[in-house]
Amino acid sequence: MTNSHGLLLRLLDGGKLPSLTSLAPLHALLTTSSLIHHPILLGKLLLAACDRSLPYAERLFLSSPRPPDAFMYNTLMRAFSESHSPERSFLYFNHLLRQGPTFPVDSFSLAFAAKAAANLRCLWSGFQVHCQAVTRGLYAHLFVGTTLVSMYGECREVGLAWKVFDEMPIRNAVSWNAIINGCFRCGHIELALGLFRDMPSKDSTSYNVLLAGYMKEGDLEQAKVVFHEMPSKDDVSWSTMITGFTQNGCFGEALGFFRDMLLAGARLTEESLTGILSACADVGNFELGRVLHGLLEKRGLTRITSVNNALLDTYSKCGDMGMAQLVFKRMYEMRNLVSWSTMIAGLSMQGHCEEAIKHFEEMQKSGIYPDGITFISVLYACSHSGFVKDGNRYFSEMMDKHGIEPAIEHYGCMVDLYSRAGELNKAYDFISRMPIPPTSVIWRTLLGACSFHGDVKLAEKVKERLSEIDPENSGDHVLLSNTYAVAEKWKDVAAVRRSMVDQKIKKIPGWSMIEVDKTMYHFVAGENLNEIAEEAYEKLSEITSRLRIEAGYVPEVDKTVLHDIEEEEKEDSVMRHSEKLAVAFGIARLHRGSNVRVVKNLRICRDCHTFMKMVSRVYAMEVVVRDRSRFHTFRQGSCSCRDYW
DNA sequence: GTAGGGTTAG
Repeated sequence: MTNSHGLLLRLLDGGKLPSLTSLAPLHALLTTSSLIHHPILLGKLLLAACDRSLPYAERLFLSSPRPPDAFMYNTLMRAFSESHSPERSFLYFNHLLRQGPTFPVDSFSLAFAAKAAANLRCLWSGFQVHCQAVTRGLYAHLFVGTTLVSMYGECREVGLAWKVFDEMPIRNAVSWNAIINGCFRCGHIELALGLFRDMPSKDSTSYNVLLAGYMKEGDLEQAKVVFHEMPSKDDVSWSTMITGFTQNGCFGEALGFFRDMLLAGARLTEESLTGILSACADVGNFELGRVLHGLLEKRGLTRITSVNNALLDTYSKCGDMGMAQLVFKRMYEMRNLVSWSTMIAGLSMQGHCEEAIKHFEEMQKSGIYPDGITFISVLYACSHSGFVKDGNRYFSEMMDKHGIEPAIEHYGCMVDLYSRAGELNKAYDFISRMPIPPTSVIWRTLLGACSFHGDVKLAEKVKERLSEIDPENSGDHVLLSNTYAVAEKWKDVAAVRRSMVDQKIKKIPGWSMIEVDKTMYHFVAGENLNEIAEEAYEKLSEITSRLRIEAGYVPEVDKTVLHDIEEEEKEDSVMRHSEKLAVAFGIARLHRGSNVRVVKNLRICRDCHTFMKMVSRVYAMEVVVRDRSRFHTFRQGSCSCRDYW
């Protein structure tokens, strides 16, 4: 090999080329010097291009100065199998097969094609690869076999995974890990545990597979035991724990493990960061989210799509759409379907429904097609802004244009769409015609609307359905009782309350949370007094007086409160709502100029909504309340939901 | 000159 070859190979092999900008001159140099015809240099150039820009790599492949060899096919297939469009691997796999029987289809091609099928979760493509492996006599190849086991596991075909594994003449720890993981994914826990016990040699991945298996099962205790007892922990062990706790809704434990990870000197990876950010999004922990944002900027993790997406979601679930927009803007061409869907969901929850739909249209123009999850947000946007016609159109388009089978959540959105618009009978008909059995959530949505509109007759009918499916749910009794209250049928209200007492069904207590100086304060209506609650009550009464004078505030007596107590007491009951206490506490303790952010477990009530609007005007501050269903941003006397919620 | 298994976002 000549000197210039050696130099160029070293350049290409270095892997230190920071970007495409330094690859293009190299490409130009190879072309002008005709060295581009050298198969190894060309192959290396393609490999380097795959790591930087897949479109560039694909153009290079298609305009290749010499017919692509097996190496080039394999390189491109590998890159696509791990990309956002693994199906393109098959485009080139099929090219490869059409080259004729003498053209080499080797173990690499088969492994990459199997990997693409695994990532697509496409069993039929997987079968094709499996057949090719048999035809080409590479069925017994260790790497091909292992990838096939893993592919069948991903496709939830544990029987086939086992068949391949069982017939492998040689196995190693990697193949054992693949079959154990497949068993866990398919819910064969005992089998997985037995295999783990019996496997001849375990490496750290084996333990990580076990950790993830326990986490998926929700067996957090066993996961912790394994974690503490495993011989050595790596980055994946830590991120498995963090995301495991997050996915099981245990924010505190996730945060604890995240801290321990940093203290133990383990590397901060995109996976652990994504996991902990997602935990912040779940609980609405804005301050920690901001700290993590700072951390990821400092560590240069801003170029990773999943991290940015988790950050987007954190800002949007903490009510800071401004920051979410900023992050989204910076993402440019990194944006994928999840980024767009997160923005659409965030905007919908904030009540910026037109904006959400604009994003939806823009996403499609940029060549990204929606999936079922995107449509949940789009339908949500329509229902929360009263766009019944648009909602109907998108629902049809989802099925006809995009071929997406509606899931229960989509039916839920449609019921919500009709219900909010007051078309209760339409909603009932829609439920009756659903091709899948309606769940309690579906009926509850309609019952909520009945209560809002005081439709007693329909409410009784719906409650009957609910009693069949989910008789213990306290919320349903409350909703029925509220319906009677709105219709002023006090005897029926009392009867429902009595039956709740008889059946020992308790109301879910409402709570609200607010963060002040890095501490989360928790308020529950009517809970025993402590110092914090006293401080909140004191401030609340001061705020209420000011609102009465400056804004003409009169507590709107909640019709849902029992009718037989005195008017004054009813007022008192409304004045104890946890979100008011949290906001009052925030005003008392937060620095001037900061906004108040509250997270509540139930839906905000009408009186609290009016109260917050007035606070935002009289105190000239922004108040953000994230309730069970959406965000309310109160600014200068009005709310982002435009009173439609 | 390329590989296989484990953790990540809506």
